[in-house]
Amino acid sequence: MKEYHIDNKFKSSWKKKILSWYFVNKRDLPWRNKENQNFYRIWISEVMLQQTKVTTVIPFFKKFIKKWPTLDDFFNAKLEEILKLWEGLGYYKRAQNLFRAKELLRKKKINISSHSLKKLPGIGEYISCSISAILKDEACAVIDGNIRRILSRVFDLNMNNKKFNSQIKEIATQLTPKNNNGTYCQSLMDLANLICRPKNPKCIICPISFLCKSNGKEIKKKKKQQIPIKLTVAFVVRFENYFLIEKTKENLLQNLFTFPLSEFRKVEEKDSKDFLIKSVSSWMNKYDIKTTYAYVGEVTHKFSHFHLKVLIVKIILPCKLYFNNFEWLTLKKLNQKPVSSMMMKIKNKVK
DNA sequence: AAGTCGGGGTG
DNA sequence: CACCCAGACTT
Repeated sequence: MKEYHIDNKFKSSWKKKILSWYFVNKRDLPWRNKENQNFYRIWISEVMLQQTKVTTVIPFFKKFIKKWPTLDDFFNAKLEEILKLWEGLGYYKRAQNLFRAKELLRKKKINISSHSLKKLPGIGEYISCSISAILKDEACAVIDGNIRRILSRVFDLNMNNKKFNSQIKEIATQLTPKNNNGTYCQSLMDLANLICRPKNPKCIICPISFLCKSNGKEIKKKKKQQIPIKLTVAFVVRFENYFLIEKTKENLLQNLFTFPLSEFRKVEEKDSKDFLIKSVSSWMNKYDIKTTYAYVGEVTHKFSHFHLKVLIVKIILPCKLYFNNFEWLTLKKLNQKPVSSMMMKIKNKVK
């Protein structure tokens, strides 16, 4: 049972206006060079662009393509090299999924279709359709945050409605053109970025404003939940020129290198000093460290679902104790390892 | 359906 | 400060 039926007149007007707008206003992006637009480059760009702004991605994309110009080159990449290039970009699972996916592709080629691509790790509903549309003009409904925003404005949809996702899917499917879907979906991306922006949309110069039900009206958002603030202690343990470093095993920042951290915990502001003292003494007891420590300062870091306040403690050891699961690295060696932005902040604070 | 995964730019 | 970004994956 269709809730929406979009007539042919709307469809043809919609497509015509959007494509002609794109012809004039399209952005010049590094992964859009027609002459070398291929699966590999589109794939890397789409993965990098996940939850990440175009302006952030561009330098990372260029660096990536310079290091591994083709898929064949990328086949030789090590996970740690990919993570090193990825450092600072965030959502590091993406780098690991790229690694897993290219290992699969190295063994077995797959054809480019939304159905096949979805089997690769890190490629889901959106990216599989996007790649297949751009490279093969497959007429699949490409739906991302941009397109979702445009359609919810044009059809005045309520994001809090339980049926929101199915409504979007239905509308997007009907609007997907049989031909030129690749150009069409990229047009929508640019329109969303340049005109139909999240805040202050430029409805005055929008080519499809005459088709839009909610001219510039604010989109109703789900009510935000409080983001918790957690506390941890970072242990900068030094012996001569060596620092005690571990490789993260948690899901968060997995496989990146870090100073040892205490458990993350929600702590009232007034209890933070208490938390520091207890965490430090318990950690030093665990590893049987008898020396004194110095409080260096703190850095704060934002993750998507909580904020972290890192209390930094410096410990200088008179001899190289053995620690399970840790390794001793000079600063020079450490700089060659992949680390998170949080780790960079801590490093800079210690210097 | 909700939670987990980064981090920086913007209003 | 809050909000957002070319989402995927797990539970």
